[in-house]
Amino acid sequence: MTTLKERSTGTETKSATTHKILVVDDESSISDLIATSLRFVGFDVRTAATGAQALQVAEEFHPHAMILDVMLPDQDGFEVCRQLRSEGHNVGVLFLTAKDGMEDKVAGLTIGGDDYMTKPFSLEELVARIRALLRRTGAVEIEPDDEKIRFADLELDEATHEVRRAGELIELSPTEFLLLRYLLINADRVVSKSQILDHVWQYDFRGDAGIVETYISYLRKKIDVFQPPLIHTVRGVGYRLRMPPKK
Amino acid sequence: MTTLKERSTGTETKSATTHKILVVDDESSISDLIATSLRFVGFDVRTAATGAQALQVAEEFHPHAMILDVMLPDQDGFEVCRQLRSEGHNVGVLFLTAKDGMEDKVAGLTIGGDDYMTKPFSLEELVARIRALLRRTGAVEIEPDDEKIRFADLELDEATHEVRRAGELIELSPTEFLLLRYLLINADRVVSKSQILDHVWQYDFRGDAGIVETYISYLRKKIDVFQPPLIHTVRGVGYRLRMPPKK
DNA sequence: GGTAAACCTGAGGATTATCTGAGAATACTC
DNA sequence: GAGTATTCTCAGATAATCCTCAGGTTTACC
Repeated sequence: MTTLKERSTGTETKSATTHKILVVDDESSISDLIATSLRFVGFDVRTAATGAQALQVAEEFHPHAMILDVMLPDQDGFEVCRQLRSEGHNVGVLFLTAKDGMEDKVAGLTIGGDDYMTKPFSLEELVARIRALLRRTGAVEIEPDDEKIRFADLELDEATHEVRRAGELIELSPTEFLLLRYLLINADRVVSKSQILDHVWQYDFRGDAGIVETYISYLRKKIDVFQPPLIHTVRGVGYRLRMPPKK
Repeated sequence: MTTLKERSTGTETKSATTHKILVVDDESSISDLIATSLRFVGFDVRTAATGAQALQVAEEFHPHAMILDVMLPDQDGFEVCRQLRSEGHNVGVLFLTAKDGMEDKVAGLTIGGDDYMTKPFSLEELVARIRALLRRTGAVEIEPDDEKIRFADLELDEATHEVRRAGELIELSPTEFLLLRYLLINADRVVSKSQILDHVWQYDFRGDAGIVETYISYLRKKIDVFQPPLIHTVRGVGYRLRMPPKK
């Protein structure tokens, strides 16, 4: 069981062993966004804008994992990956791809422990996948056992994507799952609607923060039909997962 | 509004290492207000009025945090932030945005530990957020995760937004919370009604100082139902949080 | 004591935040 | 390609909160 604090994406605490991640994307807005996010959750991050640059940086940085856009100005991401592997770099790769027909092609190419995501994605998901990648590729040996996050009688399993309350299985939609995960990671702290929006929703979502209210409402109907309620509103601030106030 | 001189620092004492804050806003009335306030609470402050100027100042000042208006005459705040980051400045940013349609454009800002506030804001909140920002971005190493302010048997937790007296949970509205925090930060010191108004209420509040009396009354009903009372009136001067005199 | 100023507090209307249901739009599945 | 699940918008209902006001109480000071 990992401690909640260690995984906290919302706040502080760097892991004891810092893992090195190389982010490769030619759009600097994307790579900055990713880099900032990953640094914040405690990774050591470098960025590169081209395939050639990526190879060069990897040579001296020796990353544990890479985030690699498949569309690079000079060569495609797979080629970069192939070259790295042939040079003996045994690094897990998370491919990024635009949302078009390419998806299946990418799926076929992610062999081994690699993974891929389509743009745009949510940061919550990105971090979760990077962690899973590190775990799979054995770059991290610590706490490999239990991939469950618990709070009170709530239990969320990262590996199986199962959620239980009081042992009972609860069906959640993808967004509901991510939202609950974010709340769990920040258990007991107040998270604002904009924080939630930034972490759980795709980075290009341009809608109103009101959608968070809607999803909180969905979640409540599914997990707070049990007693006691765990999702609490902190008016004017945000939401918070908490145990019934101790008397 | 009272002049800044009348306003006591209120907030400071500690801070062995002074943190450097760069304030960027083209309205000098705003940046002056902020700068003066932050200096009072012990920060080392510089200001800039444009994005270009901000980059220039940051280059030699190396701030720990920035307050950045999103609407600048030359370029927008996001761009300034992006440029700083890509130049390796790992600085937390608190964005300021007008309370209009801009809010949605601000989405994506709380990711790297950054934060944003809509104008008008209260100075109390501004300072609280800057502190939280410094804490999150690791610019301050002390006080690990104890985000609690205590006085006597009163305890205010910034992370969970919980307030307890003698261990018992007390529900406060947002304004009550801000007011109590201001009193706590200035524990044992007398704060005037205009100081309170200037720090706790939004800077454009044009109402009467009588509202402070009303809120003090609310607070008393919630926290001074316990004995002994902690909120004391200093007639003709203001209010003061204090322990009952010995004997 | 008397007076005026400062302060306290209750009442109530205005404002704002949040919740939730309904439905349109979109994405998935077989 | 029809059917289902999911996402997202919107708007009314509800309730918390904010703020004003005014009458009552305390305090300072002559």
